[in-house]
Amino acid sequence: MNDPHLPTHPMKLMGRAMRGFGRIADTALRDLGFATGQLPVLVSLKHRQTLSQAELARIAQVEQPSMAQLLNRMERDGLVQRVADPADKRSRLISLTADAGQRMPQARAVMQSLTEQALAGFTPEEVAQLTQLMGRLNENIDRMGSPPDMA
Amino acid sequence: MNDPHLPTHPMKLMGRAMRGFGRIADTALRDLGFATGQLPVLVSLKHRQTLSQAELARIAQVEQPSMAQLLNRMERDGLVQRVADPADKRSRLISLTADAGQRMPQARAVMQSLTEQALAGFTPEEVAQLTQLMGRLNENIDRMGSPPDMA
DNA sequence: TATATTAATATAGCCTCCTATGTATAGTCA
DNA sequence: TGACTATACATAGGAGGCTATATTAATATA
Repeated sequence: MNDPHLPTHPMKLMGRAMRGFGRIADTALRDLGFATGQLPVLVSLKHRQTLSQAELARIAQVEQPSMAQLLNRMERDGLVQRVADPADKRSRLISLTADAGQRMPQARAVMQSLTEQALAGFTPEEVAQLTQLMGRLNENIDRMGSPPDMA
Repeated sequence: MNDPHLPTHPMKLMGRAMRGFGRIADTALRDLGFATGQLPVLVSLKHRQTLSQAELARIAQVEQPSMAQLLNRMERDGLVQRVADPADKRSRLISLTADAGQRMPQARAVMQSLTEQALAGFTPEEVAQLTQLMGRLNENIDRMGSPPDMA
């Protein structure tokens, strides 16, 4: 609308930030036996005890097949277990293994610390500002993605 | 420091935005025969005519193997061609095919439009604000990633 | 109740990134 | 010049995402 060139557009900066932060976070978490993408699952299960794959996908905001594969890897690595849901034969309930539940808090602390480092020098107002702008960006993107149903 | 919970931390919002925007952009570009990740390459080659793989990796800010594979796919799809560099037998010079060069501007226009839609409702000041905050975030992340060399 | 939907997973096939290695060619320097 | 180091790529292997399709079980409906 106003700036035809967008010299260093936000989207590109975001991509770079995500890759860089992800790389650092994964390196740090690897020593604890975890990975970045697993955190939403770990945290959710820590609170809710047991959840279905579909619910986890919704919480982590990824598609169902992405969550299925993530859980496959986590199960393979002994982080979660799946037990048949007595109430629904299609579904299996996911839960943390005791081991993962115990080591999880450390991962959370690491992520907390890394996030703080990434936001070093930001005033609380700036963090709020960033969060607010990102929220609006996401709203726009969600709108763009959903059908332009003009009923 | 101040907010121990980080209810909806910026990093998570960013990841979601990137995935959402990427999905939409890839869908739009697919009809034109392109993909999101190819744009930095396309744009760079449109300007500079010919570049090495290493240079393209630097520009796109991805690792060398990532660029190698991207170029493999692009070559496979007839978007670029690699010719031996007479001055350096290790290297091959990458250039756009005529076809890709011609269709490229449309892709650029599509991305421009999608970016504007994603930033709909943002005042120029807010866009600048976002860009500035993202820039600082990237600086922090870069610092975190590089060796903590305390000479 | 028999049938048509919807929901929960599973699988296959691709893209994009990364790390770790291997190989060949350039450059440097003793 | 011969030996080292640095550079440019290629390849292997894996994480994570996505779309498109099965498959099976639960629901809703005629």
